[in-house]
Amino acid sequence: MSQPPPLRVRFDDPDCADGAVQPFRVGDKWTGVVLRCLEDGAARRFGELRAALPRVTPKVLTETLRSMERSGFLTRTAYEENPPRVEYALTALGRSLLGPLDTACAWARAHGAEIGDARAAHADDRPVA
Amino acid sequence: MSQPPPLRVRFDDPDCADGAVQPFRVGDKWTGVVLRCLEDGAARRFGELRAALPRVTPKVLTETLRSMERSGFLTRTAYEENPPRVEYALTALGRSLLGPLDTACAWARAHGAEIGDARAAHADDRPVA
DNA sequence: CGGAATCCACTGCGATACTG
DNA sequence: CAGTATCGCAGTGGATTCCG
Repeated sequence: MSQPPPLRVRFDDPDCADGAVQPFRVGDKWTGVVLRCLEDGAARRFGELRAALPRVTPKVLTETLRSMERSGFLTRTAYEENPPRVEYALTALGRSLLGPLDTACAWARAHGAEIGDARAAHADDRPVA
Repeated sequence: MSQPPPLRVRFDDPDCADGAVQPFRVGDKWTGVVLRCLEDGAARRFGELRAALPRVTPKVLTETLRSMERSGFLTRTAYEENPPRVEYALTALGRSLLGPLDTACAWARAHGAEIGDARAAHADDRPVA
């Protein structure tokens, strides 16, 4: 496991109705991994992303990419050729997410075992009362 | 809006089957806000948390607290009195989450408007093809 | 006071199959 | 190649009601 685990991070604000901010949510299940696939700044084709993420079905990958595009995290460029070619690349906004993502991944790597232990310890808790 | 928006952050690893790591997931909808309520290290009673989080129903608050307890983020202390009293307080592990949470919140505050703009701009996109 | 029990709606997301 | 169309389930989390 030399690769850092492909950790997922979500940023959402479910609570904005209390404040004045717009509902705000970023990060579906595969957003983080897609971000990592594109982190070097190079454009990648749909098929390359599929190959890199074999466990993501094309439907879900498309949904993820479209959602990230709508939020301004990446650009989608379709070349009108045959066979078709579509390329995805991070925007500056998308790249700005890599920092927080790394922070979260570092935390998870540092404390993941501890959490696992805690959960294991509580596994044989009888409902106390 | 002097208060920072109570941002939610999730850390999950949906992709662990690829690697050698245990499935790992942290952060349901209200975990972040509960963490913030307890960030000063003081213990708080169930009712205090309820009052601070009026939009969370008691059922969901209980679920959140139990889940955080199982993961080792906080301790639950029940005093056998009448009327009953139960106090929740962060553990060191729970406190260690505050850093990444702050990082994420800072990012969200810095770029939230940008995301909103991008989404608004894409709102009147006709499905291109 | 601090929950538990029950019911239910939504939607994320996976499987499968088909297409310009 | 780069998707779309359909289906369906399981998990989240909200509303409501009741309990020791």
